[in-house]
Amino acid sequence: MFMIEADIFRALADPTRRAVFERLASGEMSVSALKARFSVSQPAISQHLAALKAAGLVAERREGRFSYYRVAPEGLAPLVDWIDRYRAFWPERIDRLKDVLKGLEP
Amino acid sequence: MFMIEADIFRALADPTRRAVFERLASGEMSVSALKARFSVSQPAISQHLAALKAAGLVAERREGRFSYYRVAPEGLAPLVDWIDRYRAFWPERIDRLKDVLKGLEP
DNA sequence: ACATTAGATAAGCGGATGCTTATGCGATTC
DNA sequence: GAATCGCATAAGCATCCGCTTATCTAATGT
Repeated sequence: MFMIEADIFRALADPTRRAVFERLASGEMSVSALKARFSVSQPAISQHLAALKAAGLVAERREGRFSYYRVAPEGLAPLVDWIDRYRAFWPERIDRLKDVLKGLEP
Repeated sequence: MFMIEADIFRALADPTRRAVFERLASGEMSVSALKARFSVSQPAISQHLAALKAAGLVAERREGRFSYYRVAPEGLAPLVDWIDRYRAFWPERIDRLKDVLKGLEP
């Protein structure tokens, strides 16, 4: 199960697709609701969603003829893991992140 | 200087280029030394390095006719920032990372 | 001075990719 | 049950991308 991060990097490399993901972060959304936010066709949206879903970055929920998509944040875990492998290289950076995290439980 | 993460995502999306970056993480390397590790031509390596450099992920040091490349880990900061924007969505995940970080100072 | 070596750049090619329009399919609505 | 709606899929197309070979520059070696 190596190279899972490959699909994630590829999925997030496209600006529109990344924007779709970011949009979903603000809340679950139907395809048509998403389409209204972007200047691409509905099939384009569906294709981006399929790519994000295949990468494990979004999840789908069908309700009648509607499909609601939401971010699957755990799909970003391999990305975090990948970056984590290089944390030894930028100590001051990880310190800043550490501070942020520790702020969650003062 | 918006959309910096765009270049980073794109740079890391290609498997070979990501492998080059990972290889450099093990230490500074000349182009020819890198080339010996991969089954692509020298121009391909140079092109990957140029892309990584443009994304701020590697740095170059010229010495005579040699060019030594090394990872520029601070170049990953925008990526960390980007992911950080979504940490609220996967609390159990951030907890795990938090544990890792706290393990650094037990 | 000439040849060689390290690396970057140019040009071109084939395959991948993101978009479009057209169509198919199931669920609603009338 | 016919029309419509929401969405997915198919097919085609233009562009992008990563690769190659060829060439160029600069530095070193003989």
